[in-house]
Amino acid sequence: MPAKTIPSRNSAAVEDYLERILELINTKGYARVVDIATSLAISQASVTNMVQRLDGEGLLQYEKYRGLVLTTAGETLARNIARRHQLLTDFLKLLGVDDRVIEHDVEGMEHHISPPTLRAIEALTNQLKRRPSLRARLK
Amino acid sequence: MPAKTIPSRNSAAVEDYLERILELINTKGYARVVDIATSLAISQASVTNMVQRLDGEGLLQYEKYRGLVLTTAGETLARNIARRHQLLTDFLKLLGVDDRVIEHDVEGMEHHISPPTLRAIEALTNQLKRRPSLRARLK
DNA sequence: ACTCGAAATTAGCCACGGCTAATTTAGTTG
DNA sequence: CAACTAAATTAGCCGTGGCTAATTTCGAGT
Ligand SMILES: [Mn+2]
Ligand SMILES: [Mn+2]
Ligand SMILES: [Mn+2]
Ligand SMILES: [Mn+2]
Repeated sequence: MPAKTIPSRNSAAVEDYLERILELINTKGYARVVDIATSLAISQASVTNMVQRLDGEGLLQYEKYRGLVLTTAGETLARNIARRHQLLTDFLKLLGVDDRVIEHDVEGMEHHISPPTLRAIEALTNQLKRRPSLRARLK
Repeated sequence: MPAKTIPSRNSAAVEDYLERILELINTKGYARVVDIATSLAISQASVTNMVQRLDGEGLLQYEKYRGLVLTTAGETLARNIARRHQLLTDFLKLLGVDDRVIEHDVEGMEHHISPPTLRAIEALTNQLKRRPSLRARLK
């Protein structure tokens, strides 16, 4: 039985990279450094650096000048953050918040939603979807 | 008319310091370096450093070895973050999230709530307070 | 096979916000 | 008023996650 790896919280930056990489793979079929950089509006150099770090952490496999694939661990984390992003977006949308504001706020909030909070907001969002009368009361 | 100062977003760290300083002043009447350090669970050295930075940014007035007071700008920011903290806490409480989880998540989320999102969650929270039937549906 | 431009990497820099260890200050106490 | 202690400060360090500039690699196209 190998020594247990330390839990070690993932940073917001790591989550943002993984989320975007998964999104690129899902839409374009692959995620190159230049695509990630453009999509996150940061420099290619910064992306190269982070991608090498994520490789070292076992969240993706990277071959220099070639390309990358998410590992199972990396994809799990990516799907997880994507889920939080989607839920918060749906929730704020139901509250009538402007799309630009939603995008901005969700990008920050998504990194601080633990599973119980996720479930609670999820339940509330589902109720809200079924109660247009209540939604109307919020404007 | 003087040149407009750059908006320059306040960091989560700055907001946490200001929030805690205001809280200490409200409860103890003053906020010493040692109190802030204990309360935020960081070293006194780190607090000294930040307090001097906040002084330089005009958010508080600090006299070495003496003490500090929030400026009007600093107190405004402190009240603002405190308000976001309180609202999120009330909101998640209504959803039945565990207190420990609330404390943890709110401490992170509060820094990413812009005014429109604040208002939307506020409206929703008020509706929730008046509709125990809906609240019951969430458990 | 060579050349050329885009993509990627490296090197070196920076601000932020933490830390420990060593030192200084101020207030209390004998 | 001297000594002691708690509080505060300074000095020096570190990891994270950005940046630019310079260099290297790759893949087309001729
Ligand atoms: Mn994000
Ligand atoms: Mn996101
Ligand atoms: Mn906080
Ligand atoms: Mn707070």
